[in-house]
Amino acid sequence: MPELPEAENIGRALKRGLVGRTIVKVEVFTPAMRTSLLPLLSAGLEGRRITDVRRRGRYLVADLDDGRGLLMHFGMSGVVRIEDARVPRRRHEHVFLHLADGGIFRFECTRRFSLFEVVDLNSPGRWPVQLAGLGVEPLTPDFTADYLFKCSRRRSGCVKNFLMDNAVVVGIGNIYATETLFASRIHPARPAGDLTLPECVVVVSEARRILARAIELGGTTISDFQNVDGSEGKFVQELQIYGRKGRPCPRCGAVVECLRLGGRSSCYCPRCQSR
DNA sequence: AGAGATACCTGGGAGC
DNA sequence: TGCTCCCAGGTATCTC
Repeated sequence: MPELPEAENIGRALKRGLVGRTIVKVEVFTPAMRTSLLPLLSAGLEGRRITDVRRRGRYLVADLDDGRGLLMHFGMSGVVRIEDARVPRRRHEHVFLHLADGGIFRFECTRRFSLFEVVDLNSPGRWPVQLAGLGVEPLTPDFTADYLFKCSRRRSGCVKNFLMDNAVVVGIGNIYATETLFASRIHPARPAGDLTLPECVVVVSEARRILARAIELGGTTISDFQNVDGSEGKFVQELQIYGRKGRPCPRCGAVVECLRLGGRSSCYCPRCQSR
């Protein structure tokens, strides 16, 4: 389930594997995922060279040499691979971009929540309009305690959903929001507007530490996620609280509880995460 | 405006 | 064994 660390790892691998290569043929096997895939067929991608791969939140953009880009989002089960043409198509592979030297860039998504489309970028380095409205990147200096504190004022919704709000800060999904709040000793159901500035200092610092460590370990694999080389994310071994309902808290030994917030399960320690 | 609910989708697991 | 139901989850869209 790609959140920021997973998207970052995929992006780095695609940058190594795709930049400089030229698309020679496009195949689409499924009409639509989140949006229709059919425009890829008539977009004139043949002959276009990939000049860069960039990440913004959970999105990746592969820049093309004509001012357009391929916008990708992995939903919760998106996987990309660059493989030899002899490997047979897997059941949920929806798009093949054949490359000039014989490889194929393949886009797979079991649950079809992914996005893969051609977008206009106008000038190099710009982000497509589809990404306007995204909040700050959590690993840049823009993500400060002051910023988080200001954004959270007069917000009555719970702090966990607030951290997962992409208009505030991008790339933090259920796993990393859960882990960040455990590390910060903050109860996930607390109203965001109740956070103090010192608590925001802790949240920012823990979110950064956890995301950076997860990137280092190749992300978190729960069920579907794999990196471009097929490897699994090893941060799963360092998860402290996510998915540990009914087991002892690794910090104090109390039984981990789980509640539903915004329709998502949220594990927390009832003893060391204060309300 | 913000927040909650719902739909989208498939596979895996639980329960009967 | 086979059926039904629920759950996982990012995002868009709807409603209140």
